[in-house]
Amino acid sequence: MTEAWIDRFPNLAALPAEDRGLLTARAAEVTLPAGTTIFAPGVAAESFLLVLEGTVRVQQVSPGGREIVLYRVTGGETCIMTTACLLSDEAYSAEGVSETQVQAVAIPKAAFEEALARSAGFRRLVFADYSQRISDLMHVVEEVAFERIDKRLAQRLLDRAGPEGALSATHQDLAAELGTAREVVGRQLKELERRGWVGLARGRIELKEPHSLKSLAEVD
Amino acid sequence: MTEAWIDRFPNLAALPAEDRGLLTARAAEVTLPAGTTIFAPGVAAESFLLVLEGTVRVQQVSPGGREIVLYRVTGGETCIMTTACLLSDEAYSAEGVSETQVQAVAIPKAAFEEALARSAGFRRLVFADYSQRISDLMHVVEEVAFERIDKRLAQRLLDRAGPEGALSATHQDLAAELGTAREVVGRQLKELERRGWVGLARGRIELKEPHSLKSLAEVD
DNA sequence: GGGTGTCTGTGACTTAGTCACATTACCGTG
DNA sequence: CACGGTAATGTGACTAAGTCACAGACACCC
Repeated sequence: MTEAWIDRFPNLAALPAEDRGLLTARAAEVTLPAGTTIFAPGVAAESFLLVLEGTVRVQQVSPGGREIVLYRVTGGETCIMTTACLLSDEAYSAEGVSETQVQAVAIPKAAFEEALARSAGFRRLVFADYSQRISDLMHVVEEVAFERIDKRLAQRLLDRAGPEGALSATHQDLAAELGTAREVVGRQLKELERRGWVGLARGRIELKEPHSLKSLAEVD
Repeated sequence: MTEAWIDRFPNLAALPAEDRGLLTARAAEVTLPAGTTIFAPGVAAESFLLVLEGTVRVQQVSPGGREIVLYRVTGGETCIMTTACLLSDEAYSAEGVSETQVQAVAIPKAAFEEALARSAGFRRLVFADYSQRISDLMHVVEEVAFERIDKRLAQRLLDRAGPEGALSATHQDLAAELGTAREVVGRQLKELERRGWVGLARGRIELKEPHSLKSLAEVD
């Protein structure tokens, strides 16, 4: 087992060699293909998971089949859903899916608890992640409860567009991001197209006037 | 300082005497009157807070003046918002208000971190609380994004009614619970009254047919 | 009993979500 | 390259929820 991964986490790289050894000795590097369901209701996690490369989408699915994205875990972050399962017996209703190929490090429960006991840096890492996720969730609540759908859509388009100013996503994909219905996204996009702010093609959206979208996303 | 409070937390009461001493020696018992703002955006917390008696309402306030209740902290629980402020530098947009008189124990940051390092039981307590709150927040997201307002209102009426089957709350109060507008609550209540399920008076709601409300709250 | 603030009621309107389809683009296979 | 099949998108009619601008109604305190 190489120790290279530990250097990506400033909080961990700075640990005493002994603590670093504890983590690296018992961690297993894993690679997951895109589209893997990493956790889901009813499936208990047995390892602490730390993402190195790629992104994991964490979403909630309603009985009626609608979905909403809660947050994404990217390189350098830990997956607190699995952590939470490890540390208490909360049964979550969210699921995690890899959006890209994901490289991660899995630390078995016993090693995780030991590291938590011995290393202040490791505790900081874990707590910082919990805090980040709580912040993310509160942001979702705020958006869903108080913001208009056109504003939220504009924001997502900007967030998810690549450097060339376009994104590949179906209306259904975007509806699942926002927790709304496909038809609603379709109509909103059509309105944006009518204004000339976006170009629409099957499965692809081109942002033609990013500023206009940005100012829509930022209205009070 | 009496040590009586520590016995309310099974995870803590079972600790070695040394660790118990660490907590009790440096903790301060505080009493807050109802209606106190315990934390708010821009006000950094400087102590870890553990509620003994009473309830703290944690809510989010929108720029437009609308509110939504995220969760409540009751006896035996810790306030993770202050914890999170202590452990990382996340600036939250939520605020906490005591709904009743609240008795709590405040543990200074240094003692908190020491306890976290030394006591597995204390870590369990803190993590269990984080997990509980994440679960609460996900539940709020689910409700706001996917559930009908009549169902959510019925559920709140049942949750907040006293043993005599009534509650004191204005339409505005209930709207702030649910993150909706007063008029919406008013119209929904009117419809429930028309069906004979509730009785309405100024600032007070009597539940006349709790089963009917319950079945409304439980529809799929 | 009059005044004042809070609480509640109401109608007209906009926005969002639902439902039931119709249409269109893409992709492989024959 | 025509043919189907599937996934993606379009559409209209409807219901639900939220907004706005008020108008009353009640409670309480001089």
